[in-house]
Amino acid sequence: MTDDGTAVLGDLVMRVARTQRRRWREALAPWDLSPHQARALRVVSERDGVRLSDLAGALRIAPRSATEVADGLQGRGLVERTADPGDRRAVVLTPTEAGRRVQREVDDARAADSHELFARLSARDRAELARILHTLTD
Amino acid sequence: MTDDGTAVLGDLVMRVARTQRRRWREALAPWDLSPHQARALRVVSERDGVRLSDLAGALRIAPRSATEVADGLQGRGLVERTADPGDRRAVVLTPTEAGRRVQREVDDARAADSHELFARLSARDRAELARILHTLTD
DNA sequence: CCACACCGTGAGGTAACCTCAGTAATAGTC
DNA sequence: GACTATTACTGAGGTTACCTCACGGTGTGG
Repeated sequence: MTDDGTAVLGDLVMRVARTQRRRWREALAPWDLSPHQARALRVVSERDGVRLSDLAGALRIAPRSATEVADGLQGRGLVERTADPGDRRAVVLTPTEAGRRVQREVDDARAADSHELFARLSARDRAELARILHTLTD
Repeated sequence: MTDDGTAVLGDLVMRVARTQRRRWREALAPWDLSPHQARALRVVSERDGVRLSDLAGALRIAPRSATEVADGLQGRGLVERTADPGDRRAVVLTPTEAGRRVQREVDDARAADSHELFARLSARDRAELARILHTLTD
């Protein structure tokens, strides 16, 4: 097992990710949302109406767990449960007006935070980083 | 809020980190260790004897939670609790022979996995990535 | 028209955290 | 040396975010 530095690379990625996650959680505090709920709200807002099972798929969690995330968002008045007109078994999650607003605010906050975090990189390095990470995730 | 691509960058980092975490968890399966336990074992082995409170600090968890991680490793026979000769309040965690062996194996597996993950990058890109991530975490 | 698959959810479980209170031991003050 | 304050671990009990299993209501292919 010769040391080619890939282990260090892995550590670095994890470390940056950890920093990012921590910062995001803090940035989210004003809205009292967990990262997970924010992610769910994002999905609901983006698609403007998602079936619970599709939400589960998008978040890569079990359908049963999507119910709980939906409960949380509904409890905060950010989404509504409505019956799917095409399939009466299904429940469709729709963003409320408040949900849409919060989603926009959170999105802006996240963008601002990312901007701040990556500000110490030159534009050139940011492009390089994006390119390299991209080849890693195709 | 002009789009300078930093939000996408953040997403990319998180995505790579997620992939890595998933792979690591899978790589760890043969030893029936959680990522967290593996991390703790690593700390214990590296420093060859850690006080519980120091372990908590290293893992960034509450002291009480370090007790639980220690329980888990001790239950698997990977570490031992011994009294600190210098401070009889303290408990020192020491790797057992099995613990040392498992630590080495896990470390190798992790290195192999990192190697595999980053193999699709050229040596040049790996160096670039390391450099860029480094400026992000100094 | 009916066996079968699929939708969301109640019940109940697990893992990994947490806080708080208690016990034992050390450290600082007089 | 005696007292108080602080620190080290841990038992008790709570939270969060997952999970599986089972169930009742609903669509669907043969």
